Amino acid sequence: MYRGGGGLSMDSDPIGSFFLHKPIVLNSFPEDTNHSKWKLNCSNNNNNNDMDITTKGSSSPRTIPFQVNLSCSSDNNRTEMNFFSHNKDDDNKVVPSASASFLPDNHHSTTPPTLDFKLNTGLNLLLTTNTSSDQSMVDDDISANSEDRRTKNELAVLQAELERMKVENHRLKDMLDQANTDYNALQLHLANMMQEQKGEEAEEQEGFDGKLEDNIKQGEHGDVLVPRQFMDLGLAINNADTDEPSSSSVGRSQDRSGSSGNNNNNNNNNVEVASEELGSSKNENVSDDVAVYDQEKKEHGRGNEREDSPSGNAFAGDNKIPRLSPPRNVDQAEATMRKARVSVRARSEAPMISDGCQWRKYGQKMAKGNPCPRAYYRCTMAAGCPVRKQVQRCAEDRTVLITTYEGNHSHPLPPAAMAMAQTTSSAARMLLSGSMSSADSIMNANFLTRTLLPCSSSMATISASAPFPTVTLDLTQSPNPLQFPRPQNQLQIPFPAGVPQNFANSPASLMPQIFGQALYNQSKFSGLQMSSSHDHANTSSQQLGNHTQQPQVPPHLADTVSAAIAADPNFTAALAAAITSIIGSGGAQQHNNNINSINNNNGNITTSNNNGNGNITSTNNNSNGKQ
DNA sequence: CGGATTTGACCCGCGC
DNA sequence: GCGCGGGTCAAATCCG
Repeated sequence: MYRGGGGLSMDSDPIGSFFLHKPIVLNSFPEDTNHSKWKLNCSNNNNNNDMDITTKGSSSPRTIPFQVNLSCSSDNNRTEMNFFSHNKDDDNKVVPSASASFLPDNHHSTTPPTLDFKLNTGLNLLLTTNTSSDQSMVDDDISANSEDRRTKNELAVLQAELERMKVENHRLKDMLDQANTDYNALQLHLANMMQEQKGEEAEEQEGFDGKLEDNIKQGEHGDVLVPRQFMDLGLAINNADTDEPSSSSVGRSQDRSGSSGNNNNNNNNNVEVASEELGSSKNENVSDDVAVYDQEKKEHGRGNEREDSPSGNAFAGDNKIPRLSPPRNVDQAEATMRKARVSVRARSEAPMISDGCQWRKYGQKMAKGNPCPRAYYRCTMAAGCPVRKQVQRCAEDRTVLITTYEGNHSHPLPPAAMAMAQTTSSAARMLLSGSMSSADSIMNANFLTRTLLPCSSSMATISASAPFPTVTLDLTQSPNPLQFPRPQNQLQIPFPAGVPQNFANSPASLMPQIFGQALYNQSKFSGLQMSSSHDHANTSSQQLGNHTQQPQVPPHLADTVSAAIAADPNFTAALAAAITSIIGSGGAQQHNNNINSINNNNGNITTSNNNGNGNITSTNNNSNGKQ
């Protein structure tokens, strides 16, 4: 029992019991079992250091060491404590068996109950009742001790606050996780519903293919016939615009799985099976990823040879949807657009960056100009997902891992994968939808009004030498931008680190115009070089790996682009998440050193280095629409 | 034993 | 037509 305190003070133990050291007048005596609660009043009329509790009318205060259940409830300014039984053998000690009610008079009453537990009993024991009379009876040591105690309690206050913040943070995280879970579930549910609906409508309109085809060409039924994609990688810009021939993205591999016996994951990919049943050239608006793969298949000319044995039950499943004839006027430029790729350059010692998706390696080859082999991966998170990626180390800097994504996920993505997928999706759309439109003038005007914004450290490089349009998100950071030579045929544009999260539904949908504008403007800049040469030998591996020595775009264009991109918070949020996910991967610790803070308050990503992170390189093939 | 990986073969487009 | 390079397949192999 603590006896040295001058003012009201208490000793507490971890379980929350404490001893009061001031006289307290009880409204009822402990023996009065009819009262479940005692109302205790502080009275400082006692000069001894023992805590005294007296009943009203009692002239003999009695020292009461008692324990208090500190998990007391706090109702407004009223704090109640449950007293534990202490020692019944001592005549001098009252053994309260009921709770005591304290009526705090002021000050710390607003402290949350959880804080009351440690710091505020409602009695203002520490500070508010430390009267001069109390101080007069204590010596300096005791005062110092009290001061120290006060400091400790203040520290405890802060700790309690911190604890409360942690709890709140945890609660918010839980809420966020729950929201993500619900979101994914809803997406899945929506996809199922839409597929069912589409199946029904397809049956109803089975005899009106021709009419439907025309409608599809006009984009009137795109929302009905096109299965929802949860992550588009640049190829689902507009359903009306993606009236492209499409067949099974996995048809080539999975429809053959019956014979191969190795790939047996095409059970629920009925859409693709159905598409092949009607011929690869009769598929339309199935999904953009399917279209991508179909296009790829056509480009490689392998589908006709190897898809000669489609399963005979193309329409057996309940999700089987009769394929519709595609428009025959799909030009090669559009085909090129479907081949759009998004490459991510990141420093990582790990063989592959963790992007949240599940991948299966299906091939590895040595690419020309790079001693490091290129690995080919296929997304295995869902049967039939056509997304593929290539992983290869940069020839110049082995620590740089180049991951190139292609295709669209045909399935909901976990939150961990959402970041990268959204980033690549947005980047791909940014590249693919680069056609000049009426929005350019608007965007241009907006850009020019913001050209004074600070130039971002990031870079955008546009090239005309790639067989496929490729956007590279360069997340590596080089102290010297010219450390690695850049091809002369690439245009480098300072670019903010960020990618629109949802191009279709956000101002970031204008990003394609941004890139287009960049392409357009580059012709206006003297000293800029836009090579139209198509060096097929200079393939993606080199393009993705050598983003150096590119002519610099004048700062005003750079800032223009920067400002436009930074205008969309989703853009930066997406890339921030992507960067975070990459950093979270095994060998990307270096990014932690380079990216100190990601500030999304105003749509900008703040990095610690002005040279470098978040380069966005775009390689666009303008001359070859057939690859 | 099933899934993932490896790796040689194959196909295709393109350039010469 | 041939060679080159990219991309993919699929049997063999590895691995948990």
